[in-house]
Amino acid sequence: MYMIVDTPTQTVLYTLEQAIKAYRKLCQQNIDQVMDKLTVDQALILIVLNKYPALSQQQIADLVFKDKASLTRIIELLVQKGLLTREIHNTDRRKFELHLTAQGQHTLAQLTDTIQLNQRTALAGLTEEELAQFHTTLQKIIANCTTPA
Amino acid sequence: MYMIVDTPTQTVLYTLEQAIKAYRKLCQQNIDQVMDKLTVDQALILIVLNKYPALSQQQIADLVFKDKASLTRIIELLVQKGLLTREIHNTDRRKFELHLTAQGQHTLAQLTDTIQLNQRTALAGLTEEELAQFHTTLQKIIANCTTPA
DNA sequence: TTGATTTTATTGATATATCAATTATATTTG
DNA sequence: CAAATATAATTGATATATCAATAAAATCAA
Repeated sequence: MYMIVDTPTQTVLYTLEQAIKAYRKLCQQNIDQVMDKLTVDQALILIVLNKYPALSQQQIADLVFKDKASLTRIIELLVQKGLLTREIHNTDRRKFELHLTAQGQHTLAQLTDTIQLNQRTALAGLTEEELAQFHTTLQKIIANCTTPA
Repeated sequence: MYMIVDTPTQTVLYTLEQAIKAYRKLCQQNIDQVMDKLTVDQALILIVLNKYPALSQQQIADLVFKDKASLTRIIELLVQKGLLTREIHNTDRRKFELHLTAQGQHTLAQLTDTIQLNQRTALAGLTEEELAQFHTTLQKIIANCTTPA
């Protein structure tokens, strides 16, 4: 018999998965309302690139917890859509300089309200203390999962 | 200017994403130690099928927050690996009856320790109160994201 | 400066997520 | 019962995740 016990332990991580999926679905639904054919991940990369234009693809990947291979492909799609330009870096020809096009800036502008809406919707009714505690617990879990045991 | 403000709001959902990815990576690493070429999602479906053998694919999908299309493909791989059998349902020929093979049972048995290890590792040092509070907050977020606003 | 190593990014292969369209079977309705 | 509708699962298309292998350029070391 291979009993899988329903400990709070198990429930919590299951609920964590549920929460992130629910949040991602909400985000995509709200993006769909203002923008055609843009994914949550594409929107995220636009936001990050606008905020940190000097980062390399690897640095962006680390920042958003994605693989560098995923970044390559997401950026490719953003370039295809005309939201981003990619040019060889001035001083290091292994890298690329990524810039939002006018259309990219426009897209991002249209998304700012949506981004705020997503966050406010997801966290409605939570106090600052509750959020702080939640954040602390998340950090502990991350530390537990990443310390090279 | 398209200022993206670093509110606690934003940070929390970012950290949530980080936590689930760190946890998934830990799980995969630990599975890799005892089992060759089995993914976290495949292991999850084995666990669920063992526990709830009578569920339809759609019901399993709902239970683990996956799409029914994803379930079809994961099950296909488990059948290919010889861990699962899939036979047409007795009374409803649209459905399938899914059963762990002997090898599937054996695989699951080898994973039970790993599953417990994953959970204990991820949640080490967290008190029951902290976990309960964490769970409550997650449920609020889920409710916020899923209520048809 | 050449040769070894490291860094940055791409590519290929496979797995999963999501949505839409389709197929097959069941159920409901008139 | 026949027609309409609903349900269960598959399939196709596209996006993303992950790992391994590769290519190109930069850096380090002898």
